[in-house]
Amino acid sequence: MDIAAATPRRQSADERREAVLEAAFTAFAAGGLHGVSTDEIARAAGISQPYLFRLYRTKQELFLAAIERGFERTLSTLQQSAVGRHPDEIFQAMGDAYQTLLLGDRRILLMQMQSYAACDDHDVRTVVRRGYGELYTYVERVSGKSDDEVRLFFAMGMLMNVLAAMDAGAVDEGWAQRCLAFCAITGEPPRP
Amino acid sequence: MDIAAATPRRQSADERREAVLEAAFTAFAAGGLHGVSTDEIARAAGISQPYLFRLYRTKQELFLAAIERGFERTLSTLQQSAVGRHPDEIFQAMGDAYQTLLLGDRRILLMQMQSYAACDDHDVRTVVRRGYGELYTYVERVSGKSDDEVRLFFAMGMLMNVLAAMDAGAVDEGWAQRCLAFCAITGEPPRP
DNA sequence: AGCGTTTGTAAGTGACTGATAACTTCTCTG
DNA sequence: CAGAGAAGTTATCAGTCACTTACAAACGCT
Repeated sequence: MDIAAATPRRQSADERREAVLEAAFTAFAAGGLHGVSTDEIARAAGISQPYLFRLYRTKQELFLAAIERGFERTLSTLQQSAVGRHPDEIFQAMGDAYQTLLLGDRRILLMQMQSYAACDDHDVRTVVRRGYGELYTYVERVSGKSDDEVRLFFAMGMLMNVLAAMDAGAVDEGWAQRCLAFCAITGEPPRP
Repeated sequence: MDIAAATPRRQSADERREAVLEAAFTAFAAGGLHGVSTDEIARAAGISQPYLFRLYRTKQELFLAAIERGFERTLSTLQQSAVGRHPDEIFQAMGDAYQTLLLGDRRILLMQMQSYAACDDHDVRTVVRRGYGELYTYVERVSGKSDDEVRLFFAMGMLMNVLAAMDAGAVDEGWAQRCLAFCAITGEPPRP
């Protein structure tokens, strides 16, 4: 293996696609579909703007891929937190894992918000429904909890999203502290 | 009173401002700050696009006003549902009222989603924090419920927002029906 | 009637946008 | 090594955007 091979001048289209998707995920999470230009995304991914359009046919297509990426990350986090757990612990473990995820990567919840906000678009709505449905049925199946409890789990998740979006942990008022008291979202992730 | 006075050729700036804000509320709810042009908003409000910029200095300023309008509408709905109620009923009444509001005017929840999604911007975050704080402290005060119960109230509200955004009522799958079972969001508003 | 204030618009500007066409350069294989 | 196919770019375009300038028309008041 020579030096040139260690830093190849050219990457495969799949590698570039992944780089573009990752850059798009960051950008779209902050600005939404219309708040970011394809030029910014391409630059962040280290390619020219026109080449982005060979990897993704349209900006919308890339946005949809970013939404799916967000759901995948969330689902995969829940799955990892559940492996090897006793059924009674799974629910708590998934909750903690989701909280840790939100604290570790703000893009996750911001991308979720962008997804929901863009639900006026038909294609977005389709992807969001599928992604949310997968999350929901997974939690139902693996937790074995009642309908009420699963619903509560997701309700708390949505509340955490909103509070994290407005960075409620940085709000020095009583209501914010009381609302956040149920989790350690103000500071460190939970210790098991 | 003559005919001309019934349809005056000119309106006061305040009347126009209100018309613009209402049009902006509809437009921003669907498309977000960057998903709608000032020209579309001005047209919908029945004025020329340049005149919009005399009524609101920037597009962002108009967007912030629309966010506040959303919180005002929600707060006022909760307030109206609480008047004359026995303390024990208030919580239920507010929940029903919020649900009815969501079903009656999709813009409310879409605008909320746009607000949260735009929280990457400092000014937006400031307005959102204040608006949410007012809602939260109002519910705390008037309901007299425990921290846990108030938190649960808002968590359920956020879940309803998300489900309404993706129009989960139209999803013909088990998970959606189970998640929606707790409320009549699939159909008519609740009957007391 | 006269005049200052307010309401309103037509025209325009420079910057930016998503997307395309045409072209070059690298790399792998027979 | 030839050349086909993949990776990647430069140049460009037609349209859109937020926002400004300059001007016109209606109104209210004395």
